[in-house]
Amino acid sequence: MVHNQITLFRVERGLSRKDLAAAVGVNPQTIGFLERGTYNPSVELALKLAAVFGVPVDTLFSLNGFPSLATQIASNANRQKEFEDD
Amino acid sequence: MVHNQITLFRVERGLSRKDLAAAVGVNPQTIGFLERGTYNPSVELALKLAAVFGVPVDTLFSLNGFPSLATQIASNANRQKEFEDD
DNA sequence: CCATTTTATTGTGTATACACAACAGCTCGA
DNA sequence: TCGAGCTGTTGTGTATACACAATAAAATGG
Repeated sequence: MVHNQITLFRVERGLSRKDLAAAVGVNPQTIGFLERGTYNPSVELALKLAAVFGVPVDTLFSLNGFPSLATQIASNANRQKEFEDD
Repeated sequence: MVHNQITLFRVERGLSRKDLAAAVGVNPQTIGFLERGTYNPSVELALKLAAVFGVPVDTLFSLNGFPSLATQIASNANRQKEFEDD
């Protein structure tokens, strides 16, 4: 079983399923099936979705599930200083 | 069309297709089809393959193809100092 | 309150990702 | 030289990821 955070990223961007579907070239229902975990998408579709949100595929999809948003954000905050080198 | 570097990572690890297939739970022929680009794998299989090699999915699969190994390694060398913070 | 949008579900059809089997060519070590 | 392992291909079968249509429920905004 593969978990994903599509709904999270889509809602944060203020996109409807129809919007996201258009952005990656699939039907709106397909997005629904993906978000509910009914479909295990192709890596091509996964790459397109990740590209829309500007994140790596591994940020959108995971084999083991994702920790809470709070945990994800907090743990990432510990790496903030690395970005300051850019 | 989705490009991948499966052959590159597999050969570098000294794995046969049979070995890699066993590691991710598919048939050896499936690995062959993936390496030749005949199959567009599921994101679940992509995640398993990436996990075997210890790299992100985006390192193994790409929508736009990969630059030469020389380019990949050289451009990564420019980021070496970021790792020294760990 | 009504109208529009968004979402959920169900159905049908098609393309393809897989499994599995078979075989042929290649490489390499004994 | 032979045999074993790796690879490439071809074929058949099945499950499922998609497209598309229809409908209904829910949410949202006027």
